[in-house]
Amino acid sequence: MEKYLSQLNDAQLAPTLQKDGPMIVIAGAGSGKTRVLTYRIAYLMSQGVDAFNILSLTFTNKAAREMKSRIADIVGNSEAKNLWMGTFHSVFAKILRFEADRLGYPSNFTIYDTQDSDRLISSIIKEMNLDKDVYKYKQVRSRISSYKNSLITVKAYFNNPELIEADTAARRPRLGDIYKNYVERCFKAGAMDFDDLLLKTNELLTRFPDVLAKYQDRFRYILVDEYQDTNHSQYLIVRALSDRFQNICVVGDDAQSIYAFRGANINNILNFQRDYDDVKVFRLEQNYRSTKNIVNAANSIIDKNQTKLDKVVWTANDEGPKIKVNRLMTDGDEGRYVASSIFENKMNNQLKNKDFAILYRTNAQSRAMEDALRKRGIEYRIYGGLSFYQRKEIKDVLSYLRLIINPADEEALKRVINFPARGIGQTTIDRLVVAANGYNRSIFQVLQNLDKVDIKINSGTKGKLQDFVTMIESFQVMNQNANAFELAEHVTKASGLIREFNKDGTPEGIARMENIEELLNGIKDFVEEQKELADTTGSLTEFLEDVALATDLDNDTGDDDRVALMTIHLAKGLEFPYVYIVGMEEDLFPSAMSMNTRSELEEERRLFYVALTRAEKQAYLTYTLSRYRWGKLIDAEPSRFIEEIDDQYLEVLTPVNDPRQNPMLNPDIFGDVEPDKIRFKKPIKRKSENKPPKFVAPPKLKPISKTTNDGVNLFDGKLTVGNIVEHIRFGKGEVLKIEGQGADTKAEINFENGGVKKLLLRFAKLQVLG
DNA sequence: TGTCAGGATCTTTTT
DNA sequence: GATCCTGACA
Repeated sequence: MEKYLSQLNDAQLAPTLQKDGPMIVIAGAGSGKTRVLTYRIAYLMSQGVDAFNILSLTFTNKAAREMKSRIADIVGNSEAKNLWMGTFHSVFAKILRFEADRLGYPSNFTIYDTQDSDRLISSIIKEMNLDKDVYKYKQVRSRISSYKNSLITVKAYFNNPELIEADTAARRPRLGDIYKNYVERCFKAGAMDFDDLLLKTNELLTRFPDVLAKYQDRFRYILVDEYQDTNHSQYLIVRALSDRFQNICVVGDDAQSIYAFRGANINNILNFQRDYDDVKVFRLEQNYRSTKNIVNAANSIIDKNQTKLDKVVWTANDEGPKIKVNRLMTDGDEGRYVASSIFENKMNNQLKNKDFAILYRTNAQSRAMEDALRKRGIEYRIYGGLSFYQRKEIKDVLSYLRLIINPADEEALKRVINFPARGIGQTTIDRLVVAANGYNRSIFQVLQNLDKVDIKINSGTKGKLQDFVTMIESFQVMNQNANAFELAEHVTKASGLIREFNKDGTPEGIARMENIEELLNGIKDFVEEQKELADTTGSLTEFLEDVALATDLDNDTGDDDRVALMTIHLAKGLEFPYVYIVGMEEDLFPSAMSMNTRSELEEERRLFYVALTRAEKQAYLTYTLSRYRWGKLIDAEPSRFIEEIDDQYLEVLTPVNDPRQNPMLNPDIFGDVEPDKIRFKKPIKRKSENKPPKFVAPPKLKPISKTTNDGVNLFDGKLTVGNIVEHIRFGKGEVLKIEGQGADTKAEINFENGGVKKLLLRFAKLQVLG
């Protein structure tokens, strides 16, 4: 143990050796907090604390696994195996399965993912005959989610006039009823959504003092990583469990709190010292990860936030190169630039693909990056986005498996009852849902008792329904003996799924088949892995739980040499030598939806802080002048966050006056435009004459936004400016008016009937006049 | 009841 | 550009 402890500096050593009592470690980015957590657990064990009595809550299951294996290196595998480690969701899902009967749930309850919740909410809205334009399922889902995360149950909701009033004022007076129906339907389906895993844990701990006492006694030492991202529900669980022994250690960084949108409450970390008596406070402020340039640049950003704890992150590392800022014309150019920059860096510095990460604000941005990397022959891996387990064909297979385990699972049933097509139509399904609600039984129970139930279904359809039930029941019988892999393989064949995806022979169908095969292989691996671990049974239930709570990151072995592509949110906790942060544009980052309040903007700023502090050696920032969004090309402006970085840490690469870099200025296209005449949106502050201007706003070309709904009296055409093509439409009899100063930018409008109109544009405002 | 074309809407971010 | 929904028609 001493050998390991000697690897820590004094600041890290102090919290590591703090054995008892409440404590908080405020850990700056890259300050080695994972190391502290790991060694602290190992230290506890070396001091005689039983692994069974330690609960460690991490942000990803992957982090938990890695930490566990490092602890195993120190204290030995057999000891480390008994540690409880994982995300809030996965740890408490296990506990909930064990205690399910207390809450009236089956122990094999299904975990609904977001898509399942959305579908259920949509159908409830429909069943209640509500206007789906007023009650948008996504908004309803997010309301319900935030209620649950704040522990506002249906009962609490109806006891709270303020909430009802708020929803009524938002013209959604039936929201509470939807909530009530949703909860009832989930319960009846034996299903919990993500928020339930926390909410029901709270219910379990408050309603049953003996259960609380049991787990309090079990988890005598509790550690929580990324505490700044815990929500109220998680907060209460931690408080309840740690109440008896008060051996609670939380680690976090308020500057990296980026999950307010899912209920994370930054006050949990800001107020920790008020929640417990005699809290020991430790600070880790030395950054071991990044260069001085990166650390200082990041500090200069976070300084702009008002809400924060006092903390100064510093580093003894090298100065390092400046952060490179580059402007590109389009998102396509941005991808090509990043790909070729990675290529060059690899060549010049003998680097591997996995030394690079490309980070973005939204998943949709991955596409342009992918295309460019593929063309360059650079191997990459995308994390997040539509995960493997959310693909249609995978969810289809999983739905059959879910139904075998839990036939009450309504969403799984609705998904597969007519896929592959068996002649069971929507009308029939609707009637089944009505009957099930009427009898207060699950749909599957109704199906099993079709002849006893009062339901209008013709005999042909009844036969088809019987066949379906018989098939599922035969799977259930098989499940008693076969292992998960054998069962899954049989199900894909017997259900007709394989036939369905094989039949067209399209590339799409083939890809789906391959995915199904990959899933089957995954199940096979799972079964074999579980055989080796004695502490699990390797059941289908466990596999489905893993799948429901798995993230892409969890499946990453780290062996592949690939460039990592992911959202900044996913990158939290990770580090890469070279980091490209792309799409540094207003309305994208910061997101257009996050600029209404100061706190939202501050969260975006923390997000940028997180992004930048992922980089060890070199960070790149790129932005474009226009990019495709919603399939349309739209104008972009550089993000305010670039401006917020202190100039001295930046190197602006964009050669403003180089026509090759800026086709807007290319004389071949536009004749003899003098680059110097380009106007800037804001006056440029020049520190010295030979320093290039920091940002250049593009000539503003507002797309024509008028769209008519009748769709008849429209001209359809393309507007070309440089290599930007804007698809435009305007009505007959309407005149396209162009306003602008300067007359040296040219544009063309090409009409579909072959006509071409050449225009001169400069800072032009385009308007359609009636 | 199945299928397909056309339309509306969507994009923050995740367990 | 993708996905989900609707309505017309086989």
